[in-house]
Amino acid sequence: MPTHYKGPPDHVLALDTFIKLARSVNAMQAILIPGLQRDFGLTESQFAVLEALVHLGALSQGQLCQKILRSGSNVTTVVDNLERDGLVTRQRDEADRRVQIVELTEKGRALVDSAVPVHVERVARAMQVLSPDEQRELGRLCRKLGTAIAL
Amino acid sequence: MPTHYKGPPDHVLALDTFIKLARSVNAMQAILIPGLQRDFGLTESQFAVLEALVHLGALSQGQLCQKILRSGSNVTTVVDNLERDGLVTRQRDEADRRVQIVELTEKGRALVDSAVPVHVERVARAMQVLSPDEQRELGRLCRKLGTAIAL
DNA sequence: GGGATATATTTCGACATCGAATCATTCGAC
DNA sequence: GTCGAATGATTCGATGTCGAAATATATCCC
Repeated sequence: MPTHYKGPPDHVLALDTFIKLARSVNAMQAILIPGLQRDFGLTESQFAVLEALVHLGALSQGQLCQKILRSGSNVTTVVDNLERDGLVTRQRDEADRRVQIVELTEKGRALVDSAVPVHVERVARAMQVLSPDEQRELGRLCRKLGTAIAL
Repeated sequence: MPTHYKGPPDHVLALDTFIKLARSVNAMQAILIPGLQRDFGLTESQFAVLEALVHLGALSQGQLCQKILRSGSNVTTVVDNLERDGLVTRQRDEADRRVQIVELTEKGRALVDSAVPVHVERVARAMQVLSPDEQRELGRLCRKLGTAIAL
């Protein structure tokens, strides 16, 4: 029994479900995040930024905020570290000089290109404990939950 | 389509499912964590420690590590801040003087007792977008995933 | 066109988080 | 009984994370 909480049955069920949900993500990340760090020297946030840049091309920091769901001040910090490590560059947008455009370097692109397949492989291996149908059902329920909350 | 990744269909499905899973937890926490901070001045980790102490009584820091799934050095930091705020006390275990026993103060107990029902209410409200059967199915899938990974 | 307002980013202070190194204490082997 | 290994906690340095305040630039309204 994950939950010790005493209360209405629907509250107990909701809490119990949420705890299992959070733990499953924790367990996945406990494998994935140290893997990125160990094999590629990347934190989760750094990887998220690089991956967004691969898929979408150069982005402003504001657009990166939207993509990785973090605060503006956080994106500044993460991009600082990526820039220091030579994985991205910053360029002032000439059209709007408030904006910083973040772009992958060759080194950054090469690193993320090598990291993505390994990372996806690990995700797939962990997910294999669920059948494809179970994965689809899990995805459906999570999507329903996630999108309904964002109101 | 959450996933842009090109690869074997089972990898795409796994990645897609994992993204939805992680996003749903993110969305929940985006409501719950600022709520704890705003209404009770507690971070997520502080709340987790206090809750463990309510359910299980006084614990050593090592036992707290197990419960909240964080590193030892992190528990030291979180307990430092709880102690500074007068919510817990530390006592050396007389039987094994390496061990620090962490115990709720009256103030700490009162705070967590007031916070838990509000927190659970928020969890239940967010979870309500899923029927009880859907919640049970989500819990089952997450449990299967989470326990299988922890190998 | 100049001043008020809005937006993008940075800075700052606080907390979380980890791993590695360190310290104190206990335990085990001899 | 003592020395070395193991264990619990702390310290340290790096990174992430937030919100609030500051800064720079752009835009809007008159």
